[in-house]
Amino acid sequence: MTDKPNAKRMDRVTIKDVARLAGVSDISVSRVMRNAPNISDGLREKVTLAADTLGYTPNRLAGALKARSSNLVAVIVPSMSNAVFPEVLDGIDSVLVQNGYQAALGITHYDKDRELQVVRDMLAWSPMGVILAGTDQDDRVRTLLERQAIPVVQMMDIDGAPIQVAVGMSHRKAAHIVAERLVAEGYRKFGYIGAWGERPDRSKLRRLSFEEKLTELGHPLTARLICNENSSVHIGARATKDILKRHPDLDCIFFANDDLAVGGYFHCTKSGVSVPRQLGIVGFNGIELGQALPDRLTSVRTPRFSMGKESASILLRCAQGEPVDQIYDLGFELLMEGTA
Amino acid sequence: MTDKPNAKRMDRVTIKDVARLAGVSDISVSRVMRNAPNISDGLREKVTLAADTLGYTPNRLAGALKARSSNLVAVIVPSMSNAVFPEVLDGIDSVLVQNGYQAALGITHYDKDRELQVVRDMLAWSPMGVILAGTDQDDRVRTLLERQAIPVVQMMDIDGAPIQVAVGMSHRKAAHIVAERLVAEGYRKFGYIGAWGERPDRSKLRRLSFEEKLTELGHPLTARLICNENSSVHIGARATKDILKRHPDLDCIFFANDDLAVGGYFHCTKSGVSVPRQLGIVGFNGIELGQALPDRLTSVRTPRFSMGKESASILLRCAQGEPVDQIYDLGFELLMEGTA
DNA sequence: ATGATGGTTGGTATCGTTGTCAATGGGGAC
DNA sequence: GTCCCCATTGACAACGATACCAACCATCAT
Repeated sequence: MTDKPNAKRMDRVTIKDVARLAGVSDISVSRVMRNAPNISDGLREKVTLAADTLGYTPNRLAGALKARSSNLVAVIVPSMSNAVFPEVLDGIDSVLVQNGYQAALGITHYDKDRELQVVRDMLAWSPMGVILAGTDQDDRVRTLLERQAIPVVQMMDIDGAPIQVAVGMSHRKAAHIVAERLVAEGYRKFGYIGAWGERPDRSKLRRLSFEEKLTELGHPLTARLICNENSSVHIGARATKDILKRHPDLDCIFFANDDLAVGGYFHCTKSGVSVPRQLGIVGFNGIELGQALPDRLTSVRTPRFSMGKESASILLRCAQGEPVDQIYDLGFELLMEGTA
Repeated sequence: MTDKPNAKRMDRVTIKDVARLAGVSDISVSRVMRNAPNISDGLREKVTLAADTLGYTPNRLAGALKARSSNLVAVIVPSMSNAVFPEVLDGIDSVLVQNGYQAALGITHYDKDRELQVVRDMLAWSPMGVILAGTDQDDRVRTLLERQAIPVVQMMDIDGAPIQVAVGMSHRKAAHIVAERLVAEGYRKFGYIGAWGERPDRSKLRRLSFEEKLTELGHPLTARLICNENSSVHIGARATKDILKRHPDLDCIFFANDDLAVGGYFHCTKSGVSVPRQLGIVGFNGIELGQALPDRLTSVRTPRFSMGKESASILLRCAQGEPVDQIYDLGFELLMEGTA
């Protein structure tokens, strides 16, 4: 006799207690709780009654251990400070909850080592699948995930090579279209403002693609300013001031995101720079704030909620063995509004 | 013989494999992996070597099942759309990760039934503890949590009666102080704008406390407008327009949060209402956006990151059996800036 | 009547780890 | 030298559920 002997721990109601009360076998209780097929109404009734009176809650740990798979879905994002991730998460959760799954959140803080650690920690729970942000994972993470026999969805961008499936939009294409349109609108002297040392990588990809297209169109980027601080309205304002001091002749600035762009806009209103006459301002993401500005912000609307929703849907489809494509392009929308 | 017979599933490296390779017993591997006390250096070395070469990852499901407790902490919030929760979450995660714990996220969408369901789902994983937002939980949730033998921390506000521990600030006190200060500044005709049907409940508490104090000071609230839509800059602008149409004589508006207040500010700049000369604008939360406005937004800075951080710290302290208080007041800061 | 069929239920072993107790061995006190 | 103690390691039996197989029973065709 090991553990606590016959001390009859009252603390947890198990499947056995339910089975005893209902006068059926353990396994039958298990089947009813899982909505397994081929169960008579009588049995189902007896079991649910007993379960309810005892207040039984299945122990997921035991179930998942034996079944070697849980209803957990690992969701790994780089940050919670960046507002796009909560939105994406909301989309993911909406689908998962509806299908009886649960999101387990991991935050990497843009750190590759941490990402590996987080993925490891998650896999220790035998999740049903993994959703992670970006296609720029470390090789260690890629191989680790490739070894698992579970679906893996990479969301946000589709420009890299996916491990299994990528769901998102092409940041490269978005940047190209922004460049083309701005040149078509007559802008010639372009500036670019980024922050947070260009994390995540796709913001860097956007900048590079923007520069590439501008060069191709014969109007190469005039000035570039990448701040080290995290993106914020304040930093956007400061950076705009700085870049204009060094390059007063700029006629358009493309910002890494809307927060920075709104900061740029505020700087202009405050210092008397007329937008968009003297300076065009273009953001990225199309968040609510930008569209609520006195002049609506010109930006690119990214499908954040949809990316989450679709990522989760596709993950579920994978889990059910349905065939899926390798890349899902959810597109984006260029919002030519009042600031450019 | 049941399950797959001798098919030698190669898919998972277990503690047994490590033990065999290291030439020690299973339990010793377990101890090393858990950093248990009284382990010789030789053993530790042998085991870690073997574990590394095999790429062993402990199976948390099995461990938690046997130990009847996991390194999971259930974190239950009403929403991800409201920017305060990602911030709080960040604070929580920062502490948990550092101590080897993992946050399991549940979103209730301000729905009491869903909250109960989420709590149930979480408890099925034998979490080490539970952190939830607000003190306004359903009785079903309260009794369910009281039955568990795990620490429970309620964060965000401390005005209600906590289940075990509440960490946050007094929204009642904040509202009182705002009212007192605004009256002291000379404002007399007050308006209040809320949204999202006053979810969560503490926003309602703030309004009621605000009204209470105003009445006490002899300048009862003149106008109140609670929108049904979720808070946003846009809604704030619209609501401000509406309330001013019905009550052009208002000289100060207190908003349920900064997003709404910024909307109000935009409406004023657009329609030529001078802030704060003609109209005082006061937000709540003290988010970055407000402080980056051309006129800094008058608001109340709430310790969002700290609330998360402290909640997690205190939960850990509870888990280690250390005594804790019932209420932790992290305070707030009244930011009298440019808009009132 | 007999066997086949298929829906329904039960028995047993096991998932991978850890709690409990027991065994071992070396060092210090007497 | 003997005894005791503590540090270290191991054996065994669980944790609570599910996979697999087997058994049962009624229905139906032969």
